[in-house]
Amino acid sequence: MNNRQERKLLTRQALMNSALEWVEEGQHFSSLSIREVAKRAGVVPTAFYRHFKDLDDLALNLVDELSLVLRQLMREVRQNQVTPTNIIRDSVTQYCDYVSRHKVFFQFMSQSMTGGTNTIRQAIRSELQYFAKELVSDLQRLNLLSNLDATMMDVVADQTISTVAYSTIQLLDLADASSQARKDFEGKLTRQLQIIYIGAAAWKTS
Amino acid sequence: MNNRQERKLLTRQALMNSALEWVEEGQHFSSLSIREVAKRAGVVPTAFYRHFKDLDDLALNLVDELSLVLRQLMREVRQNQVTPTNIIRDSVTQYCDYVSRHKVFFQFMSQSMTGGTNTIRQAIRSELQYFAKELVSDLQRLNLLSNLDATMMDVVADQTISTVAYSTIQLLDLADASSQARKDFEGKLTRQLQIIYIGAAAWKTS
DNA sequence: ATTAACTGTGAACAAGTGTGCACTATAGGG
DNA sequence: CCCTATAGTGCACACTTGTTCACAGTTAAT
Repeated sequence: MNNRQERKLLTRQALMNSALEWVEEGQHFSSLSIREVAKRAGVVPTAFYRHFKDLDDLALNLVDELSLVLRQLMREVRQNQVTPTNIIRDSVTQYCDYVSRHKVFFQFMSQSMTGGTNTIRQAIRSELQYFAKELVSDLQRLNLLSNLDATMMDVVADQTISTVAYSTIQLLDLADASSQARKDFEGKLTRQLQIIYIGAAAWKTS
Repeated sequence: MNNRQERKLLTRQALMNSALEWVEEGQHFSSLSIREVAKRAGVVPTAFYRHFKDLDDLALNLVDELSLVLRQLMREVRQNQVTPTNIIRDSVTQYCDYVSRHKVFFQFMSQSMTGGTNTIRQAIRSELQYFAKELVSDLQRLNLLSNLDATMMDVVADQTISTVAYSTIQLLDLADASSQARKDFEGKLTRQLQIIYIGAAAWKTS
């Protein structure tokens, strides 16, 4: 047989995938049971304990995996960005594509952001804060919004995340709708972000 | 004894309150059971069916109650608003106070907005859309943002709701924190809304 | 080759779950 | 005063749930 650790990682992944599957079917993570997740992974309930302490533990590991997905998203969007012309519209398009391609991750994230345990909410929030920090450094790199001081930059970054996060909730309920609705959605989000950056550029610290 | 219908309404309210209690304790609505909610209401499990078809039905009725709470919030904020000076800052303060006073309602709403059934998400979304519409008519009444056309007004209203909704999630995890954190939070939200309206005022339809 | 470590098994338990059914008590109309 | 509609009861059933325990098979180190 294969390496032992590999085998272990395999059923571990099977367990985590089964949990995501549950969410993908429209169920809430908090209504998932150990027995159910074990059954879906094709393993006996007690085997679950060889990998996770409880379902909260599994959820935290899902957040870690999610973190990788988000980082890959950032990398992708940054790579395809050559010129700052239409940077917002292009980023929005790429973001929406990425969400549709990794729908279940964003479902899990938006679910757990408001409905998870304290620990999980904390974990996701710190993930989004990391995202915001990266956004600030991007803005500085591109010499944008140099009229703002540090705290105001954080405010704008947080606002960007907030707009995108809220929109994502709508997008997730729309992902298999007509492409016209998708286009309208992208247009709306683009304009909202543009408003933010117009407003931020006109900001005078007073 | 009292009127019969009154008695019925009483246990009905007890059931709904028990569900909110569950949410207030940090649990997710989807992990609530009929037996549990009946026990908390001091009633036998089967009595539940005299009032609701299932828990989804109860949740929908909670959303209806929620709608009243939101309408009262609007009324309150509008009444205390005499002059448009500092209108944003004042509204934010009042909003935050109102959320703390009705914490569990907003917990339930933010939970169910991302984690409820399709039907429930729909119900909450239409509730928020009503909110956005009211906001638009307020802006028109005050002759603000007259440079924007109808669809752009909707975009700005949606963005306002989105910023407030996302902030509420943070506020709910903060409500029993030091008043300094609360003040910082209110400052942040105020500035974010100001950015939106500065940006919207500078918008040129092109 | 032997042994120790470890992943997964299967049975078992007590507790919790949704829901059907026959019932009791009583409020309110006739 | 009687009678019916009905809010709430109590019991029953077949499941599902978390978690424990002793066990089996396999891998990796000795």
